[in-house]
Amino acid sequence: MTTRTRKEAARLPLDTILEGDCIEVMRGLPEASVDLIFADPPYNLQLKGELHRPDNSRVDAVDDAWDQFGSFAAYDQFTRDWLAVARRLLKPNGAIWVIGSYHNVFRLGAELQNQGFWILNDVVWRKSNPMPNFRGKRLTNAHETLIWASRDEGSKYTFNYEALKALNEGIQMRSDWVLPICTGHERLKDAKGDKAHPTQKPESLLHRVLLGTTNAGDVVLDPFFGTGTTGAVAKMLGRHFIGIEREKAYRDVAERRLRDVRPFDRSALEVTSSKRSEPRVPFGQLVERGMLRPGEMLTSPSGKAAKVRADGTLVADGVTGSIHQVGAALEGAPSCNGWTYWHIRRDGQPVSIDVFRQQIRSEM
Amino acid sequence: MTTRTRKEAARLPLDTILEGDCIEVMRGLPEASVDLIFADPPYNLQLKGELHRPDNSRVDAVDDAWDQFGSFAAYDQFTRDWLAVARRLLKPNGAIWVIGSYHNVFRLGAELQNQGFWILNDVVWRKSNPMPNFRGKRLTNAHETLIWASRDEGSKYTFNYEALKALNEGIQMRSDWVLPICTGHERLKDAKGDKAHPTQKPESLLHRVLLGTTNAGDVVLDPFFGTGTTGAVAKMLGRHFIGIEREKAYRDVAERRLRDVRPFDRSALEVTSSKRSEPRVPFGQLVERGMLRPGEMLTSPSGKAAKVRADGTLVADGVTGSIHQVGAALEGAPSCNGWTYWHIRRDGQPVSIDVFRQQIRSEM
DNA sequence: AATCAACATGAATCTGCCT
DNA sequence: AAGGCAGATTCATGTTGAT
Repeated sequence: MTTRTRKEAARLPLDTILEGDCIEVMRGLPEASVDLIFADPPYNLQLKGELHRPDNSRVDAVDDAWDQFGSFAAYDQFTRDWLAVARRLLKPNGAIWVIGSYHNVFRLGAELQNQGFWILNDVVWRKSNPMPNFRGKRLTNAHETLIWASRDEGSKYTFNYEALKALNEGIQMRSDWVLPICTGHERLKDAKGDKAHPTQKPESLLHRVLLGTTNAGDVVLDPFFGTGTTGAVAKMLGRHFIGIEREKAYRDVAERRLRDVRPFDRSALEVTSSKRSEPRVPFGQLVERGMLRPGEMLTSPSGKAAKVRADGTLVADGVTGSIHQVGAALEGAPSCNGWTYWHIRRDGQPVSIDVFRQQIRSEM
Repeated sequence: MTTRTRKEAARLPLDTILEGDCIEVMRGLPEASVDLIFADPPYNLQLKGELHRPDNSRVDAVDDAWDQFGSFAAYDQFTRDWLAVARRLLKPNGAIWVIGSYHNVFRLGAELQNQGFWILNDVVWRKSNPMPNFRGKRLTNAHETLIWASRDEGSKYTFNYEALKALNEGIQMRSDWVLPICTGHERLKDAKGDKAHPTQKPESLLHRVLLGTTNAGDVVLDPFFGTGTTGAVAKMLGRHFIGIEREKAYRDVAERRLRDVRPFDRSALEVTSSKRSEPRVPFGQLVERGMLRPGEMLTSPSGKAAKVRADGTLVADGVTGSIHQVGAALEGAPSCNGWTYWHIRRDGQPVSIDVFRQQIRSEM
């Protein structure tokens, strides 16, 4: 974190719910200050009149199409506007998640691309307990679609690959997530006992999103905060949130909800990390430290051999270079991880040279 | 079927493959004469360099000229053009299916809506055996999206509700379909033994589409015919097809394929709903769903203890890993079934975590 | 003949750091 | 900014070949 970023973050209203129209509120926030945006924009408000109007099937087909386009145009304008101001708030390496159904997600996705966001995945939330299609006229609408995109094509987005893999019992996480809809105790009720918000998202969905694509301490903005699922899970996971919500009733419910959220222990938030984040050890250190002697022979599982030289390079069959280069040359491969490729005999057994690297790392 | 429709159908080149650019060919066909269109247009993938698997083998990418577009604007223009001429061919009660990935499907869906098509469902093809994400930089791209839309909002589209319900073992068909990708004997090869087409779709997918949304005798048009999966399944199911394909090599393969297809042999074959007896439940789901809280302690019958982390791993005595790995390490055993080994206190009593797994399975 | 191990491959926007 | 280089990274399924 640079000083400038820290200063900007200090001006951010962290861990609070802001009141008002999200476009106006976002205009007042400092640019390039947010790590992640999670947005569940409305899609029924603009289109409602068109989607659910009574059966006037006598309407001329051309007019009918024009009507739809007219309402889509309004929705597109709304999408363009809030996405543009949201994008301004993202750090260069920031990312966004949006969620929608077939009513609006195609327009959302197209506009993300138009504005220069770079789609990383589309994710299907497969509902384990959806509402059936009562009239039997279509397929059960059993999923919603999320889009994960970085601010720019080249952004170095956050992706906790190993954590998500651990969450999936050691198998790479896929783009289809099976999770139940929000019901039972988790579903917030209003004073009358009715559901407080029509589209409350399950915390499990946000858990996966935030664990996978943010780090502890990151700032997460939700411009359509509703009853605050994003904020609740962010708080549990040790992330900062900023919520924006227009409706007082939703804000009130969210405030109460967030007061009761307890963050998880710090130690529970440490997550399985990638090898990539471990410090680099030059192969030459193994020679310098006397773990390997110049002149010793390394062997590969495929039966190749190479001699260690005093400067930490290898030589074999006229090829000279790093452990990786010589391995790749001998295998005729585009690349090779020399650490796992090369072995040396110790006590009669071939030992991976990676063992020595681990030893050095443990002493660092 | 009215007399007029029959006459038009008579002028249609039924059950043949037409040569040429699909937009020009479609302009020459009679309007309002087709019951269903199935379209698998180019996805406009934007691949940078080569990709290798961890074993250094090269991934055979889709780098064909027909998939290259200069910009989103160029792709949108192409989409507008072919959709408009395709729409003209549809009967008033006709419908269309399009398939795509996140690269193009948002633009496809938005343009469908712009032209007045009425989206009935978006359907997720969840691949049971997708290609993994080899570099671990994103989620496994494990699905593609289909959009099913009628020509107009008021169209009386065909939907064989009971047939699909029967296909799904008596339960209403959902909007997510688990089907394997096209491999093995079904995958067509060229003279050299390489795949004849880079993106051949599985027959099971078309089986479900045509069985569910056409009637026997209907006319199905595929403007991007490729190696003719749509035609093959249409012929099997007693539907008429019209294919349009620009590339001679694909047309030749499709012609040969279609000659060998026998109608009706196959309708009972659909093996795709191979439900696993006991679906796998990752331990992480218990955490995501709030059944266990990160930071809580698990205990074993032998008195060992471990702490739950947010990514579904455990930590105990410096050991970190899955419920199985940590259990095995603490017992000094080669393996351990963590599901029966670990317990948690609930209402003063130790409860096996397997109880929560059963609960999740009962909801699946 | 049967079993098992080894190998092949699929619509993929697939690295990061230092110089 | 571009080039060089270390070194991290895979799941399900079907086919082929060896025992």
